[in-house]
Amino acid sequence: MNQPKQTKKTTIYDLAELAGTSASAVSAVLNGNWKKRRISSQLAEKITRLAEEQGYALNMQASLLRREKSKIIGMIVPKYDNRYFGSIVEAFETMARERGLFPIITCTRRDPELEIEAARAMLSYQVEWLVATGATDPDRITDICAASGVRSLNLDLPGSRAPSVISDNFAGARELTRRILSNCQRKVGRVEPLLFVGGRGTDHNTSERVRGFRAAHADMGMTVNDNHILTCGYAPEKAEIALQALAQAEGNLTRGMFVNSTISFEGVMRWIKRSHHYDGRPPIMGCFDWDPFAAMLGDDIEMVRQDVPGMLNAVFNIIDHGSSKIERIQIPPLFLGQS
Amino acid sequence: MNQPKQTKKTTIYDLAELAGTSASAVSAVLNGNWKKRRISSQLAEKITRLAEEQGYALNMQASLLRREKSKIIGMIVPKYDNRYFGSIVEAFETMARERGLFPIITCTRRDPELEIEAARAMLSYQVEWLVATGATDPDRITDICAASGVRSLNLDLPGSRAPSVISDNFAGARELTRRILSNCQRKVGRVEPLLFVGGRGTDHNTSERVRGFRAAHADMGMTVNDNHILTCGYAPEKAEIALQALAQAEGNLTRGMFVNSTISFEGVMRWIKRSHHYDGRPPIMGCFDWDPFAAMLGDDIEMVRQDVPGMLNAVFNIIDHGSSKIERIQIPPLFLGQS
DNA sequence: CAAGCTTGCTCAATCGATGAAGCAACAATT
DNA sequence: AATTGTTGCTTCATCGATTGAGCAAGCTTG
Repeated sequence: MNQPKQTKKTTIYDLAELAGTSASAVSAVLNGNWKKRRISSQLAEKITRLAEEQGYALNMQASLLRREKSKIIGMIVPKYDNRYFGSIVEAFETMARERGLFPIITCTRRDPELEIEAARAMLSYQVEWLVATGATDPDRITDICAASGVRSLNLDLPGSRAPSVISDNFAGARELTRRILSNCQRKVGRVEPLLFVGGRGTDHNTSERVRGFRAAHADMGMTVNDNHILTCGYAPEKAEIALQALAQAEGNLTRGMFVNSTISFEGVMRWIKRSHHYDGRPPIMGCFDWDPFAAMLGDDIEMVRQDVPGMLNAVFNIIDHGSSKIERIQIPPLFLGQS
Repeated sequence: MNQPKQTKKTTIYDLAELAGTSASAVSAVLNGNWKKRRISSQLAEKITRLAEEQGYALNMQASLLRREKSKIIGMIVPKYDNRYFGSIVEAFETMARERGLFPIITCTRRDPELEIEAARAMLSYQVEWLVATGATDPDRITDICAASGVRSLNLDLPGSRAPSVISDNFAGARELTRRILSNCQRKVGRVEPLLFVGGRGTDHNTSERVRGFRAAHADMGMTVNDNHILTCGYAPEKAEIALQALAQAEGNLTRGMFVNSTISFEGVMRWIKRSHHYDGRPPIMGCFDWDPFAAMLGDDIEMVRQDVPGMLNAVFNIIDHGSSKIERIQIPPLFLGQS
């Protein structure tokens, strides 16, 4: 092989010169529409061979500049520290590639400033669509995209100015709560209201889950005390602090708990271990979100699994059909256990 | 505000016309070197205001085509289903952005074909560096990059033709093994050789860890039977099957286990629960890699935490100084427990 | 044999941003 | 008055790929 270890990259002009032909012909051959452009297959073969020999790689910047569509699709995602967002990203990449789209993904660490900055960066890269996952201010992102004529879409957390695909948080939380209460009945012999831990009271998902949580209690003729709704944020430490404070204030905590995310669950479990509050009579738990190890932490910790493939099918359905109808699609979450 | 809801994007030519000036002046103002180009601050202000009003966004493709450096840095990563790779990606993004680089990351799902395809795609996007994380064939990627004059770097799994930053797998595994054996002594009252579960026997990390595993046994005057090294792959199911097979063959499994990754650990724990093999006398476990929930699964499951910040510091140290020296940098992993 | 068609290419404009070179207007210096 | 310097711009070529338009050579048809 004759691979030049050059610094300068090979362009179609270099190949044209080597092949004794024009850049135009090279371009046509390499981007596959040489039949349309009536290039002979001999020349096509020669050019293809040369391109391979020279290790030619298309300059996407130049190509995209000329073309009308970029085929780039962007996603912003808050964190990579849990299975839920991890599987969203994996599925997104796979499904984008299946459609010949190039996915670019950025993690914004729940930082509103970074979300905006990342969205702007993606617009500069000429994304055709931007999927804002779990964004703190989805409408702001929609506006920024709209100003550049780029369509956007909310995932996980809904916005009001672009289509949104989210879990059915109300129904999911209601069923999860029902299951935890039923486990309480089965294991402790009686039911009493549960504690709700984690999430931001201001975000849509959390408030819907609180609503479902209350509804499930109401279904069984119970009401939940407001100070048993600990929407203290997602971070593990915040859950720990909130539990500690409540335990101090009330002496005894409830037997059952609804935890609003695996990341909060981490803090809850840490506090339980550290405080020895539940030693000898483990709490009856449920978590909105799934993690394989968390699921193994107790005999039957109920875990709702959000339907990531279902959600991404809905996302790409919108993208495939170009619909920008501002609707909110709610995907029922999955309960893998028996009960 | 006068935001045009146009489809066509605003360019510097549009702004130039609106401002009654030239595209060149607009460009100079918007990319910040208008002082160097002696543009008056009045004009600069006017252009800045117009750009904001019109929702102007730079066309990166055009800009990059013209400039010599792309400031894009690529990373390929196998999976998003564990904390280790998740934190690598988060740290990589953060550190890249701190340096004014634009990170693009692609998940290749441990698929060798996809790794190559992804590398090629990144070259087309003119990345300046490509970090191949946990690649199955790092040298192939190095070669592809070299053919385009792009520097590359291996992370997590080493290659022979580019600088590599990896954990000190040998020392880490030796210390982890020592700790598991010491836990055995403390809890069971005697030590016996451990079982090694997970990973691919062919990959560098696994073979180094096996070496460390054997060394720790040798340190205590023990040898490990070859059929107690179950390098059955990383997937949870594979670990389950391997354990099942060994249990069937030998009747009784060892008291202690060294598990080679959290993802294999998942399979191990699943099998332990399902088979009831260890009911009543839980195994003494250690895992090369850390997961917060997995760590809570037993009284003292030893978990080695790979030093992700340390590794990425090493990566960016190479990038910052442009060194392409082919060296293998080994970062000691962290032991957070007391022992 | 002229007119028209097909084949197999080349030419040149274009996408949007960049920056070297140049130029007009005015000020300062000799 | 002539020279030199400074300020504040504009002009234009360029990056690499794409594509409509065009053109020469050969072939077909009436």
